Amino acid sequence: MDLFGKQGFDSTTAAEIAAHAGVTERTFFRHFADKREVLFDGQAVLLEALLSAIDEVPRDAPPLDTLFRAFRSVCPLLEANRPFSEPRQAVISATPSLQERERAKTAALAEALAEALRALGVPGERAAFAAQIGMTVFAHVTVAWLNEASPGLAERLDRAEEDLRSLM
Amino acid sequence: MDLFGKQGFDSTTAAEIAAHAGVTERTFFRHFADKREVLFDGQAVLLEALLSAIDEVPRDAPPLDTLFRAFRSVCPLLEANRPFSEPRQAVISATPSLQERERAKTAALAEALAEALRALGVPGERAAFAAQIGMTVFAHVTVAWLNEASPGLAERLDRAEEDLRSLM
DNA sequence: GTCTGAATGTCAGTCACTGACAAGGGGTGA
DNA sequence: TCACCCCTTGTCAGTGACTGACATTCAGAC
Repeated sequence: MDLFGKQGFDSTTAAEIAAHAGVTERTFFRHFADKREVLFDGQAVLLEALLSAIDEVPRDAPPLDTLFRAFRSVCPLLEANRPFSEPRQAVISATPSLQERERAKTAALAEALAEALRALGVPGERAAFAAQIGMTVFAHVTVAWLNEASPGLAERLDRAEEDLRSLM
Repeated sequence: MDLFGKQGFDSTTAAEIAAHAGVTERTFFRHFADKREVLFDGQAVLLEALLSAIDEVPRDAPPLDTLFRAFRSVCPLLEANRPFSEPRQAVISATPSLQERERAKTAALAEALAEALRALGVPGERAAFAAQIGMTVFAHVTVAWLNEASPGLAERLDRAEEDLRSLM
């Protein structure tokens, strides 16, 4: 983040990052599949939190409700992480290739949520659809919240859920 | 497509593509911003079609309705393009970096749709949200249709619209 | 104390991509 | 008809991301 903040992501070489961390470039690439990946590590934690939150939801809830409850339950986690995620998001917003990667991560998360819904008995195709819609809302809300801290995530989620209904 | 089909996208070098087309590698990169971009050219046509379709919709329709009407109106175009888009999608599905790019293109399209909605008087934030939801549905439908030609795109769109309502 | 496996370093190589400059080729105006 | 110009392409050299192969180190098991 030091380097990215100073000179931007693209003009920071992998060798510089490695040197800054006191290792070889080769070692850097053994820890991260590629240069961009260095900014997408927390994802695993978020995924775990969401999956275990889904297990807490009553099994007969409609799929989108299930997802929204899970989203709401990870809000505190995200709020606590804001000091890290805000500068990180600034770098991502300034770098198209990182936005590309972020979308890929979001899509992977949606895929995992779909799988979790299937495990709850939601038919496959429907699960994928619900997960994609839910993830779209969640991503939209999160980005808006990173740009503007208040209102908080939970309230924004509530509003988005209403918006979704009112769109049609 | 010849080369990608034979040896896959990743193990096809830009030099090979260029040679196959009878030009220099340098010339190739003057026509395409990067190697992946060679598979994402038609996008502009689709965008134009969608934008002009949006203009045909009565201005007081709810935003998502507007988008769905536009989507429906480009179905014939996409159906006609299937012979090209099907093998193309096969290559994309086999190559993670291309899926990343495809999602970026989808996001760009959503951004353009949001702008079109704003031009119709939909407030900014709401326009972005509607465009993202609409685009998610459209992308989901299109991918499913590319995997399985029947039912056709239009019918799948109708079903997806119902599914969306029933999810909540 | 030795042995072993995992993490790291070293080195050479491939390939995507870029900037700078030169060379052709067709259309335009004198 | 010819000089001129602009646009496209070719050539070349260079940077930087990433990879495979091999050597090395080092902490812990025995």
